Amino acid sequence: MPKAIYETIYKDLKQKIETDVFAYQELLPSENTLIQTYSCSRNTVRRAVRRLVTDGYVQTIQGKGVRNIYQPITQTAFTIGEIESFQESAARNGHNAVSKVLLFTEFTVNEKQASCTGFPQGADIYYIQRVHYLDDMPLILNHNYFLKEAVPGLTKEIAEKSVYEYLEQTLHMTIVNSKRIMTVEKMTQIDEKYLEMNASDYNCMAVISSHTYNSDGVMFEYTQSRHRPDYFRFYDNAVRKTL
Amino acid sequence: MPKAIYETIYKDLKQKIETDVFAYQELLPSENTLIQTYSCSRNTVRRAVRRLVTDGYVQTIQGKGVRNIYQPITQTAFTIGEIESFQESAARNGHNAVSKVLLFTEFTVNEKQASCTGFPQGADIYYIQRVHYLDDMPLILNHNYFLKEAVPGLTKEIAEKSVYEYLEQTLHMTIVNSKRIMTVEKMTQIDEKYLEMNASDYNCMAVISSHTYNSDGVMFEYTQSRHRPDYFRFYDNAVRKTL
DNA sequence: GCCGATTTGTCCGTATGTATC
DNA sequence: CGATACATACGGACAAATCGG
Repeated sequence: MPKAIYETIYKDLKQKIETDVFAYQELLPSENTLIQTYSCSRNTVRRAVRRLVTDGYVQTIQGKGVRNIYQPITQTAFTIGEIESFQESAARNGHNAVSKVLLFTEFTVNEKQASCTGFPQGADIYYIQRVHYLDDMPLILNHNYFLKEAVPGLTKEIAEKSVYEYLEQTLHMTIVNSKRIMTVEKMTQIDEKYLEMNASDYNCMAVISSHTYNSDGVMFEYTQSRHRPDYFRFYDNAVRKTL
Repeated sequence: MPKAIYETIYKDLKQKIETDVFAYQELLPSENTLIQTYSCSRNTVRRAVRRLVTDGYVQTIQGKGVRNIYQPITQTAFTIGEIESFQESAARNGHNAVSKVLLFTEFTVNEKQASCTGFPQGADIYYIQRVHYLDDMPLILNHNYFLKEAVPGLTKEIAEKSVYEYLEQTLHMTIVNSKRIMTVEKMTQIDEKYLEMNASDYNCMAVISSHTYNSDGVMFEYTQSRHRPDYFRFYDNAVRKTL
């Protein structure tokens, strides 16, 4: 699959920023210069720069230039922030990820579950409980609900590895969109047990609830991820919208 | 200040989606149609649609069209998610916001504070502690650190109202960028006291630490916002990056 | 399975506006 | 004021995906 031009430019600039080819607070080469170095149109370099802005790597200043505001993250911790699976995220950070399936079952959505998960009443669902370990430490307790119709043939064996790999590689599904809500909730006995926590210490969890859509516009997944509070970090970059 | 064309198109489409002019899961008019209705170029409508995608309002599907995937948020709670002040956010949700200043002081950054806040050592700083009330309920305890050099003339009176209004209206500063990290931390006695909580109930807080940059590329603010866990909600929409 | 029409994705070139220096 | 830089907008070309006949 040949990559798009703007994407190679984006990656090249990103890599140069990360490796200090451009210093912090320094201005990047101007658009006109970039047009020449990459032999492409202005729109294409602007598109690459736009992604660096949303990544929080640079800021553009009309009349001046594009300033590098990237600073590497010092504390190494488990990071979430984009659409990527636990396995992907762990591999990216050079850690060893293991998932253990606690429960693998199916059911039909009733009225109460419909309002809670967002699935239509009567839909057939796979329900999976999993614990995700990072370097032998239990970090996340996941409650996954997959729409059976959209994710046929899901098994416990697949859940042990990576559901998303199955979705993308085998079912050729494209994940597009994920609406997430983050809250803080009381720790339950289940949390305590499987994450090996003690509620007399922290008695809360960081909870991320997400509704995920595929390219058919189907909301095929609802997941509640319950994170150990002491290892939880969520990075975000907010930009004044001028995209 | 005359608005940009793509922005008026964006707002018009957004409003039409919110008011059910386009039904959930329905396809919006094609780009060619939108070009005619708004009498503009293709790039301009594409730019408007791009923002709707990042907002999680629609998803684009090559060869098919643009699908409405907007569903209104049912639970009414305090929402954070973009760069906006507490006052703005409250007003947007139709609530009454009040801020109370607990502490207003100045100091010079020492080595330890430098690594914690990200300000350079020796910088002069305003340090403000505030409690934000929403409809008479204390929700957020804020620790604000403002770079004195970039925010001259800040007073306790301004902090009682809205610092951001002062920055934008009086100092004509433009806020561009805010890098945020969300964590869950133990509740302190200060939290307990000023947010009228009881640590025997929830003993944790949702904490958002943010580094905010202005259009001069200066990191002029470091803030730690400590949120009551029972009223905390953070909305986010993650998109497979093809912007 | 193929073909053509439709629709979004990528890319180019150009012109004009606006902010900075 | 002029030169430089990014912001907005236009128009056109071709690629890639979808869908109906």
